[in-house]
Amino acid sequence: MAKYPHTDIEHKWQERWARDGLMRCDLARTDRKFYCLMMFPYPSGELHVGHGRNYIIGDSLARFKKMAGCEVLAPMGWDAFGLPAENAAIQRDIHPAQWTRDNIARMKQQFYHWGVVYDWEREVTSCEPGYYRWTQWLFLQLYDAGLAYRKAASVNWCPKDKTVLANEQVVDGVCERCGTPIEERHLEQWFFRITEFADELLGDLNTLPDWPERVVTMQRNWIDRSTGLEIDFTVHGSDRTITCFTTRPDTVFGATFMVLSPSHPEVERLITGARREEEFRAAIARFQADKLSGRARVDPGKDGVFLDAYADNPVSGEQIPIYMAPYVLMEYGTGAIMAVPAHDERDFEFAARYELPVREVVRFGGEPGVLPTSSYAGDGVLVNSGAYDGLGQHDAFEKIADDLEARGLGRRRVNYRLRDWLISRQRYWGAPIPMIHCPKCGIVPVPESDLPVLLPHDVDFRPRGDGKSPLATSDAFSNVACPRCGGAARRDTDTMDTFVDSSWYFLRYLSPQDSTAPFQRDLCDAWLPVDQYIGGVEHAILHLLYARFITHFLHARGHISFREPFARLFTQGMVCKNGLKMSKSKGNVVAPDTIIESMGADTMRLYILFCGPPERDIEWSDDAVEGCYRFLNRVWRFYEVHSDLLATPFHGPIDETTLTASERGLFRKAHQTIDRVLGDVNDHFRFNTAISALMELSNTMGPLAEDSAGEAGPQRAELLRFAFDTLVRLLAPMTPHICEELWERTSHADSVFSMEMPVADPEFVKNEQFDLVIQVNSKIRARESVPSDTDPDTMKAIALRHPRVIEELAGREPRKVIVIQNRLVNVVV
RNA sequence: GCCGGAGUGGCGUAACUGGUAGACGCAGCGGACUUAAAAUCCGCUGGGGCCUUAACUCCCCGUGCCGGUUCGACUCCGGCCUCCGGCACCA
Repeated sequence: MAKYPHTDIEHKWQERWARDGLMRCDLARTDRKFYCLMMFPYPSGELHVGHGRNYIIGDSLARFKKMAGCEVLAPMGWDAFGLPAENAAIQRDIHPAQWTRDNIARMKQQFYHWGVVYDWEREVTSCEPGYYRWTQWLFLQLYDAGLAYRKAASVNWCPKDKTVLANEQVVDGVCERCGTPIEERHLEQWFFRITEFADELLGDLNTLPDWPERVVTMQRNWIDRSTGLEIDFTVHGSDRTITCFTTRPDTVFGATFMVLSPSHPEVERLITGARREEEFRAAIARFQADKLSGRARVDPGKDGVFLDAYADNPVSGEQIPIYMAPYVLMEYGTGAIMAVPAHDERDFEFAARYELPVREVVRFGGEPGVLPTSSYAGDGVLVNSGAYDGLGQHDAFEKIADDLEARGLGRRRVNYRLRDWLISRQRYWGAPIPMIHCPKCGIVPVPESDLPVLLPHDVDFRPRGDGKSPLATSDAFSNVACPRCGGAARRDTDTMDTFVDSSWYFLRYLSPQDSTAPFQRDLCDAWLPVDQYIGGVEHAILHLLYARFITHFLHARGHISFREPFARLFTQGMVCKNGLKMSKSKGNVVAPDTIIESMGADTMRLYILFCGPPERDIEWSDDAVEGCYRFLNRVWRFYEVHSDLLATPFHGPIDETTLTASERGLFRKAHQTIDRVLGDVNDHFRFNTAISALMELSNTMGPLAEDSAGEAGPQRAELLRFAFDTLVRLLAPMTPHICEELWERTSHADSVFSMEMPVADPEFVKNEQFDLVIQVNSKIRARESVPSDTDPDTMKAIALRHPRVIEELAGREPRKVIVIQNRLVNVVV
């Protein structure tokens, strides 16, 4: 039999949706607003079906919400700055701007052919001056608030390519491209002080119940707050102090040595002029080399050096040796630790290696014994701790902290694993940092009225040898008059990390063309937080944390009145083929165009939604795609075969009493399907089960329509029409083209998306009869069809008089009879 | 190591608040239609008792493993095993 003409149908409706502006949003209608946001893509070229999942889920949800009567805002844009454009451009010898533009055009075309529709009047492209001018504005805001600052930071440097590499480009300590071992270089870099918001960002995770648990957990671990005490130790025989951070001040009497990070400033002071200076410097070089080799974890017991110096413990008064070892990181805490080998595994390893004393100071359960654990168990009692002996761990923590604070030798502190956000990039294809370096005035921000700082087009954008941005080669760009003194000055030639671009784009969609402000407060307050954000779990930490940070910041500055940008988050699973994530580099991509040509975009959409729960990874199967195509063809054929019946005008409510038994079955099935589909999609995001419900409805319709006319009730045609309408409307958000066409062909004038979803009548969501399961001792012994809502007593009576039950009982009295309405009776003997 | 998530037929998966395990789909088998094939339609399809009378309206077993709670457990509790993901010297 012939297949339905999917190509013609899809072209027709894609054109019509574009012409009529199907997803055009009226921002004034805020009473039932629904902001449906999909993470905007990096325009990297061709999209494959793996990418498509995000947009297909989003488009279907947007259409469902539209049919639920919501005013849906579904915008799309392009995260268009970034390294791949630069690399591709270098390879192909075209300008990144051109490459990006071409890709955007191609990808837009793909969305169009998938029937994925957006309000394109709100399109946002982060590499356009009209957008990045406001990214620069954001930078100035942060600078003004003291949250953008400059500091020397180490960067990965490839001595052969003579360029700075991103962390992702360093694999096992060597340059990804040429295999040369990378070096560490110190450059002045711009940072955003995200740590200022660490507490807030952590705490507010509790206000996001509709985020996936795993994403919340990942962010929590990433920020990782710990409370403790900074304790000042004196370098013995000097007036210098070394401050250590500890979460376990209660173990201070167990500190039998101190360890400094090799980059701790005190190390330099201790070794300069020391007897073993050369040896110490050689060790530092060795640690450095190890670090750069990219090993994830250095065995704490592996390496360390005694610095021939001692520190005075301010609590016990004891003198302890000072070591330096690479297992202590400069980036966390103070870069120095008091080592308590009895209660910390790493310190224990180190002590074992260098034969340092291990002294138990917290005893659990009264039994003496070495307990190398870093956990703060909370139920131990102090021993070997002078005046603090006998105190519980928790009390000891507080008492020691109080005493040290009183003596000015300690401070309670909160530390985070989260670091400030390094946003400088020595790259061409990004938003220029709007700062000016003046020999007289120092660092001067570009006045807001001078924005945007335009990215010059005619620059040799290949990476340069000196660790500076390619923009530094352009004198026209970098030479500028100082805004403060008017003297000759130079622009900052670095560009911003692309995560800055994407940290605020969801605000811009509401006023994408506005040249007077980055966003409009009233519109943002009305439309945000985003009602549903959809994207890949790979953004669980960076993008989602940065976007939250920037939103918190804008709130703190009074620009908007909400702190959290995304009320609900959904992270869809990956699409795999042959067990691997679908990707160009693995050569296992399925091109959507081929499928669309042979079976249509609706088939592709249906398969993507049907093949499994959307949050889970799925394995692509060509065979299963055909199954979806078969289903759509069956729906189409139903229309073709019964077009005469379906042409019958629909006169409103169906009177169930005029229906035959099998007709009532279909009637109720239709109501049940409405209930299930809308519930599955709205409450659980479960398109897969929604589709199987629709398949069941279709399977029920088929046989009934085949029945000979003699058995049909007077409302047979209307019933079929009702069932078919229901099927088409519920299916429409997922397979929009075929449903629009069927809707039109069954004499409906307007688009199916101008309709509201049908409403299930609770009365008919129930079946007339149900299979009463009769159990004896919890084993099924019989079934009997009885009317729904039969009262428990009757159910019990039916069960007890059933021959099978009588046989099983063999004259015994039941000990207990359990009755569950509309389900089962269990006779226990 | 820590933190999350997941283990159900040949496969993708489903099962409401603890109540008929396997819906829906794929693959497979049998049949109808056809000169034939494809397509389509109909039926069967977890394992075993059971190709040594028959049994598809019978019985037993079965949701990673072991145990527990319960009239009843894929679902709850305790203890494991495996796989996937994130973080990984965080003091």
